[in-house]
Amino acid sequence: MLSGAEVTGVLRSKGFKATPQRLAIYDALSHTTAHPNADMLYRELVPHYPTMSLATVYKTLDILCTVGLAQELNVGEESFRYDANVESHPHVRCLSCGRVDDVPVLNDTSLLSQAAVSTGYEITGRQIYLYGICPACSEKRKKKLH
Amino acid sequence: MLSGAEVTGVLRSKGFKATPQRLAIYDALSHTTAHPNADMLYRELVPHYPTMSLATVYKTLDILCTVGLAQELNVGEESFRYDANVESHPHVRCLSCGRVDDVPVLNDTSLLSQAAVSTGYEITGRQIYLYGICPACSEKRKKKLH
DNA sequence: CTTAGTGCAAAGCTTTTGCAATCCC
DNA sequence: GGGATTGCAAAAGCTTTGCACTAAG
Repeated sequence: MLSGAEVTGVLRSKGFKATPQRLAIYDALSHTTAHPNADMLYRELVPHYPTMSLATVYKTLDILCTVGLAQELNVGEESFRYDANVESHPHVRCLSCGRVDDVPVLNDTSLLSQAAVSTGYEITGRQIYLYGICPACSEKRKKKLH
Repeated sequence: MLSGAEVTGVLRSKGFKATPQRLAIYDALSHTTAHPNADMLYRELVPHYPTMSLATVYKTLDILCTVGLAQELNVGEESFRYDANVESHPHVRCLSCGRVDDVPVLNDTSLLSQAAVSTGYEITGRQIYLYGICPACSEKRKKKLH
């Protein structure tokens, strides 16, 4: 999680202006673990930034991904989600409530090299998505059964 | 890849009718390695089934996934892709030409159990997407440099 | 025959774009 | 001041839905 000054520096170094909207969007994204999509971020920010527009959120998320301050997730939903943690790490989505959580790093170091050999691709990135039932939903189901 | 009779059996056993459109869509999907999206399938089928509609393709793909005859992929594009191979296997997409290929099974057996322990989720499924440059695009790039 | 399915067109969603007003630097 | 950015509204692309007609079983 970078400070406002650091984010400003990264944006400017890549030729982008550091606007209040962009800083606010990065700030919101870096302070949540909910892996929000554009609309979730918009609704969280509007109360504090009444003139914020959804289009600006989309444009900013695009820029944040471009400059390496965020990554885009595709958890199998209609919309993209975003994560300010740009390290490659697996994500897990609850098929019951839809929440998305991080999965601590797993030792999949050999994955890329194995895939490169078997497919002939130059592998440059990866995304691992797991699906299941989160502890809270699991608990709810058990209670229902009693 | 199942025969028409087998597909008919699966559909009926789950309470769905086996229409010519559904069999044709499964047949097309099971005979390609392109991991097509709904529109790609539609354009492939229309010449042979002039009355085929895109809406039917969407509805059928939904049913095929429901009855376990196909799986939906989310490779980071605007649209969903589909695969008649329902075994869990990684996919790789070329960032240059967009093609999507299968990756032969990698030994990630410990992945699910590791994730279950660290997150508390009951893990039921996984998707692994890799990104890179396919051999053909890689070759093109080299030629350009000469 | 009865009920599910097809196909068309319209609607719904997410995301992108055009453009005048505004703000950053 | 000049050029990038915002924010609105409209457009675009993928997917779903309503409904009359048709076909499967």
